[in-house]
Amino acid sequence: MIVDQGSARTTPGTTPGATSGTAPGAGGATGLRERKKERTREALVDAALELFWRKGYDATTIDEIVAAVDVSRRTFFRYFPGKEEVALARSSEVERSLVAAVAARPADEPPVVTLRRATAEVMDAIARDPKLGSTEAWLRTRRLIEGNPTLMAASLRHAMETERLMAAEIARRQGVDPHRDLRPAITVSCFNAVVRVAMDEWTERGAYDPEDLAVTIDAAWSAMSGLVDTGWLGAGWEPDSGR
Amino acid sequence: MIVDQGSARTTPGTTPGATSGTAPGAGGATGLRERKKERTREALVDAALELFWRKGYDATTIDEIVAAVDVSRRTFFRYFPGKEEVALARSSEVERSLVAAVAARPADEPPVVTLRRATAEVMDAIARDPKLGSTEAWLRTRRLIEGNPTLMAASLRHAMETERLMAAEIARRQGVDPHRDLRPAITVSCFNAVVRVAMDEWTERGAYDPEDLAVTIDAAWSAMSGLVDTGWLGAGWEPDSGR
DNA sequence: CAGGTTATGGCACTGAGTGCCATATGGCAA
DNA sequence: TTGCCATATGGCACTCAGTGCCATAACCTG
Repeated sequence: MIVDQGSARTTPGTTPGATSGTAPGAGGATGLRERKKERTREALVDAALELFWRKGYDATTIDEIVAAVDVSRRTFFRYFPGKEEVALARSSEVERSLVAAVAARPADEPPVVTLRRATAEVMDAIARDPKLGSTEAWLRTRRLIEGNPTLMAASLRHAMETERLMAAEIARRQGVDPHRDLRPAITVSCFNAVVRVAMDEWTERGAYDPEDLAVTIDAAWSAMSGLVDTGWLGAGWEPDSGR
Repeated sequence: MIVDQGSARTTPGTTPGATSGTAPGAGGATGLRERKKERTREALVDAALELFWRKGYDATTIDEIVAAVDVSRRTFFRYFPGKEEVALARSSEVERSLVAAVAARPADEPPVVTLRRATAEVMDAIARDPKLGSTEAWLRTRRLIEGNPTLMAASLRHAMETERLMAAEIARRQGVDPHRDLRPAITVSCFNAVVRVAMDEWTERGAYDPEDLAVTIDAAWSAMSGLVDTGWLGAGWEPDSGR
């Protein structure tokens, strides 16, 4: 077992050892053993992403990934249930942050305000917190995911899972039974649908400016509200009235 | 090569030969060779679904599927790109119908009306047209998909693809550039998000009545509009005011 | 019935993912 | 420090999905 004990052999940038970011986050893990595991995990993700970006997802084998980190093939599968998960690791972390951000907002806040603020907070965190990776890394990962059907599918499933959690949280705050009242699920699903549309367009456009993304999302959301206001009818559909 | 030349060995119901349904649809395929291929394909789907329902998706191997139809393993992969696709074959057909239904609606109809009507039409077709399978088969397939992460992921990706097509169609009718104007994508995504929420609840509830599904979808959509009307704020969130 | 086209079958191979057991390593108590 | 237990790792061997390649069978055309 080598796993790069602090030397600079894994990936340029993002030294695995420096887990001491700003937010205490969820990790904590003060055990000695725990930290080692955390480092291995990070090294695997770094190596995998590096290879995916360079050679493409399909062309990269797990053997190559574990070779880069000097870990056995078997060990890889003890850290990740599959090849997809290592590619989506960063994404998953963002999603966890999102759920946490929603839960952390004041409980008396209206649902949609909560969703918008939480989303903005997390996007901000991505741009600042080096632990989540820069906005550039985020964009590259998005492209990687969107360019591969398998990853795209897995990503959508994760998003669905996240939506469930967020809906549950919204339901809890509103004092509503999520199985009998569909409003939390509807609100969250629609909100995320809009965010996804905005993000797709943003990714495609490639203007990787976090500020621009926030603007795009807000614009998309306004467009959506506007559409509903007109009863989703013909009115308001003149070619250049929106966006 | 056996593939059940018209005898009753594949699956009770849905006689493969009778392609003469109501709608001329897309198939047509009058060649002799073509019909044979169509039959093999259908036989594969039938056998696969039968096995999936009985033993579960993961526990079913492709070898078992091809053995049931008496076709070589290699041939299977000439009909379907993978194991997932055969499980989602019926679903895909429904999605194609949906896109077709949207395109077939009068062009001067407001977008959301088009979406609602098209959806209702297709759900109706599922309930009536034996070629698409009964509502019961549809429900069983939904359960199969939702019960398996891999299938769920693939299903969501397909849904996304369908959304793209529908958005493109809506944009075309509205005389709008879908790359510059996000409204078509937003409308379609939100609509489908609501439908998905309603359908999830319907599937979970297990009251497999197509009428009930239509009602659930309408209710969900109304709830959504209602939420927007209140500005998605606290008002209108009293526990029992909706659904 | 001859000729080309196309579908099929039969390998052999790669790569993902898993179960099992032996072994190494970190943590902990005496 | 030493010894012990828990756990992390490595190393098979195996199943199964998916693909490339080529020979052969089925079809269809003239």
